[in-house]
Amino acid sequence: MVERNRRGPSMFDVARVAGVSHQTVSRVLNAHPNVREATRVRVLSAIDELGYRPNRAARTLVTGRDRVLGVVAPGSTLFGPVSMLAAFEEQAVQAGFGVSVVRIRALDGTSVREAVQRHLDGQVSGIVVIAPVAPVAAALEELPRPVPLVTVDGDPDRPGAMVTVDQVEGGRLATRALLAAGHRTVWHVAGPPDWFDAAGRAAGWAAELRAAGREVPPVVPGDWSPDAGYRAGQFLARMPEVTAVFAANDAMATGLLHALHERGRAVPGEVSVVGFDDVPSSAHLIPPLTTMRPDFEAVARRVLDLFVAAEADPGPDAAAGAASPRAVVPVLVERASVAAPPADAPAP
Amino acid sequence: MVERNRRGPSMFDVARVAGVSHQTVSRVLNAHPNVREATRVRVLSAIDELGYRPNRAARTLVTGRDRVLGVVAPGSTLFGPVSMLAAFEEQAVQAGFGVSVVRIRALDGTSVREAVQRHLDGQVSGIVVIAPVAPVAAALEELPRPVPLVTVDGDPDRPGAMVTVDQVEGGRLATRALLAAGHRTVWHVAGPPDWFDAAGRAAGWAAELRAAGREVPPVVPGDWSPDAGYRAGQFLARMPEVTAVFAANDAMATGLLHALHERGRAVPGEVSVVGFDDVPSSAHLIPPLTTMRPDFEAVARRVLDLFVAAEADPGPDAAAGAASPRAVVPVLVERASVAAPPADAPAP
DNA sequence: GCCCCGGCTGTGAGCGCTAACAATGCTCCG
DNA sequence: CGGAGCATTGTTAGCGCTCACAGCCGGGGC
Repeated sequence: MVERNRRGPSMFDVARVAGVSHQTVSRVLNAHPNVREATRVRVLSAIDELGYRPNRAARTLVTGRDRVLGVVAPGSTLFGPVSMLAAFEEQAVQAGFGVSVVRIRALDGTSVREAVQRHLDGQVSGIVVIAPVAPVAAALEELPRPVPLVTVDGDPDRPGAMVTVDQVEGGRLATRALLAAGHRTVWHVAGPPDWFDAAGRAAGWAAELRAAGREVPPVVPGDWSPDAGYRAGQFLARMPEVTAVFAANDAMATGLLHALHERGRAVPGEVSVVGFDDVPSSAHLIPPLTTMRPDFEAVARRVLDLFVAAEADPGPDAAAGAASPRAVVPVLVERASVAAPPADAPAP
Repeated sequence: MVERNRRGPSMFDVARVAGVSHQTVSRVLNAHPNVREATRVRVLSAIDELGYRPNRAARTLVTGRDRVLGVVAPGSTLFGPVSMLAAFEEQAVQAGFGVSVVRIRALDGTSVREAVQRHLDGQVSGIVVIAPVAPVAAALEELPRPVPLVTVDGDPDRPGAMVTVDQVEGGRLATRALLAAGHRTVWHVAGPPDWFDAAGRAAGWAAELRAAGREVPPVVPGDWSPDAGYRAGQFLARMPEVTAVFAANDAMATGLLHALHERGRAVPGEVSVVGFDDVPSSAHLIPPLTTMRPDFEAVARRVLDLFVAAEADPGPDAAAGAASPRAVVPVLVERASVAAPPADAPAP
């Protein structure tokens, strides 16, 4: 049943019942030190008796700040951003913050600015922006910033508070695993070039190849989608010299596996494949996919650490986060999609 | 740079600049009818000039209601709940609502009640609970409910405002597709029995079988995970009479495909498979998976319609939603995992 | 010509809370 | 034994907004 027009008890009601002033109630609620234990108990039991709940709007009005973190996230259901968001929402609530979410469909500056402004209007204590592409990251630079703002999955080259998965190192590790299996070189099916994640993984791949003195094949373009991986697979399957492929995410790896299978290229017998993300189904692809597992929870925790620190030290450099590293290195999950190249592998 | 202690301009500042009273500013902001056009323009330009933004906390304090919808969602990253949440977040923002999210790790009554209370403290205008299991749905019954509350993916047998995917019909359609291909009967790898979604899909499967006068094989238990599907597949692969399987979700279907492949059972040559969810990778599994696609966006839209209606009509029955149907029927996506049973299929 | 009425605008109060300061009662020290 | 000094509590003043109620003005009915 919906009850209207009935407001719950206020601080004054509690004060009356406890026989103290409203201010003392406020002190008890905010864990102010100078309250006698006996008084505290009396207030607490009055609160309990009345079922009193503090009015957050009133508190926000006077303090000018709500204990809420605003999140701006892309509207897509891509595994990375979604997992990031989920991990953050859970961690934030555990840390006692509310979480307000604005999903933006278009990843452009205008949408981001609007979303941030929206959060600011709500007097949030801090803002998190999942900023996987340049226009989003750039829009944040010019914004007025009355509260700490932390970027996730943003531009690793930009200054400012940011936490992300170490894409470059992830790319290197993936490539290294393939090289270690004995392959001469490794091909790469990349994500969309305007995504920092994609660029980082590709950079790591190329760097590792160069460090090992290997030839760096041309990048096969993709867009994160299984379809793109499938198309890439159709292309790569025709080239007998291709024995190892690093796909920038598991979705594309899935499509890749599909195409390779269709064209009769055995995995891992003829071609080895490594993905990125460790999506739940990757252990049961055919064959089970070796992949990189990012620790979204660790990233989320680190983001929250920045806000907690910013709360404690309200200096202008709050949430700059020079202390803890900005990037969390993903780990390799070895499964059945990697093996030594076939003995008769043709030279390129 | 973080600026502190500086509050933005208030309604009074705007009023002064526009040469009117603060109340007139308020009227302009709230689209009150009785404001002369010239005045309106003057106020608007003052707002613009000062970069004024209304203080939401102040408004919430006096009205007792914030234009925010609170969502309680399971902490998992299962495709269904996550997609539901994503769709809802996007729709809500488009409808002008803020969205506050609390993810609960444990799907029990206590967690739900806490989460709902949290939202209530924030003066939300409405609450959405993704309540996929009985304890969650039950906890909602006993709750004080000063605002409209809509359940998503909840108990179809419970009264009250609810919107969900039509799981029963989905189960029937999936089963029917397999029967139509010529199979004698269809096996079912179910989700966890305490999930309404799982129960509904299983019920639809059994109902369709019975309606067609077919034998109803025992349910193969599962828990939504690819691993469970894999185990089910290992079991089913040993039984030559199994020619058609309906997996309660695509993740389990993925594991099922894996096990069937390992055991040398050809799909769809020997065994046909239908999944549920249409996850992005399902088009590129081996073979591409025939599956049921739920329309999360439609569900989200319907939920929002209920809140919009409740806003307009603040009667006690608001958001009861007797008008529009509670369930959105999923559609069959036909791919390569279904074919006629082998000619020599043994009788059970 | 007077009054009533409706369109438009202003005034005052108060939503529930915290911050700043004032007031009280003690303890402790010289 | 007086007062500094501290712990504890109360008082007052807003935070920025909406709601209820007044006021003012011009036009139309009689």
